[in-house]
Amino acid sequence: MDYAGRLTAHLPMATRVLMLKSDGSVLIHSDGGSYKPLNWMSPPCSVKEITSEDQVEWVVTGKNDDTLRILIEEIQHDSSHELGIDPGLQKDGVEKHLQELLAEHPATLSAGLTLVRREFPTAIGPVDLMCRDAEGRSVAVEIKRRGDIDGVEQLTRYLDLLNRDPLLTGKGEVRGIFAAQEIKPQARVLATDRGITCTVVDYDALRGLDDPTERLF
Amino acid sequence: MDYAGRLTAHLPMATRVLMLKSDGSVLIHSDGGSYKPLNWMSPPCSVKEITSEDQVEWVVTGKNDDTLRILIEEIQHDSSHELGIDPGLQKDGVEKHLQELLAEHPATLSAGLTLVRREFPTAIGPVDLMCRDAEGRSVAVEIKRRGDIDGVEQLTRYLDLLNRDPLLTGKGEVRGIFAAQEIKPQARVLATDRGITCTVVDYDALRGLDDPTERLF
DNA sequence: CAATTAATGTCGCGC
DNA sequence: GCGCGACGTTAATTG
Repeated sequence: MDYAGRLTAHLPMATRVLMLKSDGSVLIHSDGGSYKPLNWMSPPCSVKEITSEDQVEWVVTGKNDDTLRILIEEIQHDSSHELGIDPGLQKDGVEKHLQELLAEHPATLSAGLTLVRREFPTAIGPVDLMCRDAEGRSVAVEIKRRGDIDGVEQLTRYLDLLNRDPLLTGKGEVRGIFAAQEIKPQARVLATDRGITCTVVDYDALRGLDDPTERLF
Repeated sequence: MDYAGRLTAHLPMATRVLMLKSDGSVLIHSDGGSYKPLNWMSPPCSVKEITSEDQVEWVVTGKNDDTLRILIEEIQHDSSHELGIDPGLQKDGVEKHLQELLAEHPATLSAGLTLVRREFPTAIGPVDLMCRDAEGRSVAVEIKRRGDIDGVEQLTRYLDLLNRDPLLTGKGEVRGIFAAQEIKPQARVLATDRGITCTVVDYDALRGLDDPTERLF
């Protein structure tokens, strides 16, 4: 196989699995690795088959002059199937859902915390949750599935900006809470250094706070 | 199919392609989309088959209690093949290669520029290229395939550090060059604001500077 | 349509 | 083995 597009790549002749989808896209899998093929062509693209004496060649052309040439010396097995339209995947549990759950139960982050609004708008982007604590101080919450340094930097930028707003700082400086299902040690150190509270969120426990009869799974 | 791990996901019953690799990993593909399966389990993992009256169930267990349950109502086709060890993919044209080419031809970045060394070590990581200009000033080059804000931040951190080293600043402040095949507008604004020069690199032209007889493709 | 951001990212290198 | 950054990232969301 030879690929030319964003990069140039070559695969020596070997036994592999070729998958050809109905949109013309092609996947070349080896027996291992992960779900990522060794090489591929994404749709939209078209496949042209060139048959010569003792071999078959596929020339796959994608957008932007991407080309994939596959030489087939031997076919161990060939099978074709009609799959029909796929109903699609239902996902649950990413950052958005975590945000919804925490918006419903802000007190799990810190006792006495109440929600002011979700996606609180600022000039440099929305703050995930804007809350108020028992003393009336504003609290900005940044939610991540995985808490690493980038998230702390992001929250810090928000806090810098928010603390210039007299409407928010009336009862004292705006506090920050960094909430994630997992917080990396480096992120925790940086956050602590900046006076930001780190909270590890237990997703299953949060879901348990909702009415179980409303859950699909 | 039901998946429970980092997130929870469900796939309704439909006709799909299941691929089972020798390391136990499982891929569930629909007839379209891209190379990414609808769902999967990455190695290391193990598959257990449970056969009942009128259906087959696969229970795939991965690391961290990830589980994938697949109910199979009907098998339209089943085929197994030994692929053997794969020779692997040969790549060409990513950042590493771009760095090699620019290291050979630093003057294409800025007239009179000469290379001091590649991967110049600092306490916070290596600078892609450390150069010197015609006036003897040090020039730090950060190379990206796609230039966005992160890259400018990275180069800024390097420059802050390098400018504290008297050995480098003897002939004046260390300059920065941000080189990429494509530079995002935001990145260009930020770089300019910080006195960093932006250079769009023409990969094909750079390759042309090398002896064509040395090229494999 | 371009730009921004999350991802069950995956992959590879260096410490 | 962990941490960090690139990736033909891909994919979803938003302006």
